[in-house]
Amino acid sequence: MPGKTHTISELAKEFGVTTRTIRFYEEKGLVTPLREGQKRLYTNADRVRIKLILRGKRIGMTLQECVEFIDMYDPEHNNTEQLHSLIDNVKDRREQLLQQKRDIDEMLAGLDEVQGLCEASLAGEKPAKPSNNQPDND
Amino acid sequence: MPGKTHTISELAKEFGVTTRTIRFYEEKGLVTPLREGQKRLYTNADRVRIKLILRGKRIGMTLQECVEFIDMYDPEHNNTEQLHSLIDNVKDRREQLLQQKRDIDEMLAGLDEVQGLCEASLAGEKPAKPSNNQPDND
DNA sequence: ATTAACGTTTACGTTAACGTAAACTTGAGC
DNA sequence: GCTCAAGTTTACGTTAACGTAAACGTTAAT
Repeated sequence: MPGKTHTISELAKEFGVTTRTIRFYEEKGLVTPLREGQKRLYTNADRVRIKLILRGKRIGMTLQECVEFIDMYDPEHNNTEQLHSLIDNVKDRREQLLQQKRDIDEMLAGLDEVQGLCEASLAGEKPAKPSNNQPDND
Repeated sequence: MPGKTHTISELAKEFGVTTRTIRFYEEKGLVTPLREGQKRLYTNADRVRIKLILRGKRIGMTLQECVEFIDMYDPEHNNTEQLHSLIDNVKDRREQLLQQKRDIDEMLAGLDEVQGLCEASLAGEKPAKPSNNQPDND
């Protein structure tokens, strides 16, 4: 029933992490693989969870935050109160993600400028004024 | 010449961090405020650096990465080799930032879906199939 | 039967990024 | 002169997220 399963080293290789990392996630309750004797067997659901965890980590979420995010997807929310609470969480998260996008866009713009200056310099320019790169107010 | 300066607690308040944090950044060489006797005096340049540090942190950069990023802006790059190296760094950073944007967009889409399900549920729906929220393959 | 490649548990070590506390100084106001 | 708020240094404590090492089981191939 669990469909195709994977060994720990298969997943480690696939995701570019160590087996220690995957076991650590299990310690923390982020994944709960099946067992075949001693050996852990990972289902596709486990794979997906690990993938979501790593995605969260890439944007700076803690493991705890990753869990909270992932848990939004499954229905532990039976009553109206929980649903509203969940909606609030969704709203907060969205704000945070949008802020992060703004941050990233600013940084990308900065990189564009740096690259432009580099290329100009390589093309043999006068070092012109450092051009007030970053915002010096607010 | 340093224009208007700021005390440590002013900056701490402005950025919503503790003074400990700001002194810690100084320990690590991320800022180097002036001194008036014992007291630290922060110039606007210091403010900007702190701002950039906190921006970096919001998207999960380590302090070290923040420094490296900020350092791209000032010309320690005199020769051609350094310029090319810098351009490479810029390229790598850009790739990483773009990946982060993709991650964020995926998460935002997830949030949209969760919110939709919540609202539908509040509007009194049949719990319909959980609708295969997350990608279950690759 | 013995490597070799994988798996397991247990446990101590490490780094980053501060928190927290103690003990001291310094300038402004009463 | 005294208090009080804000500053300082020094130092130990803490949490997250693993790394690293030891000691051991299991299967497959030589």
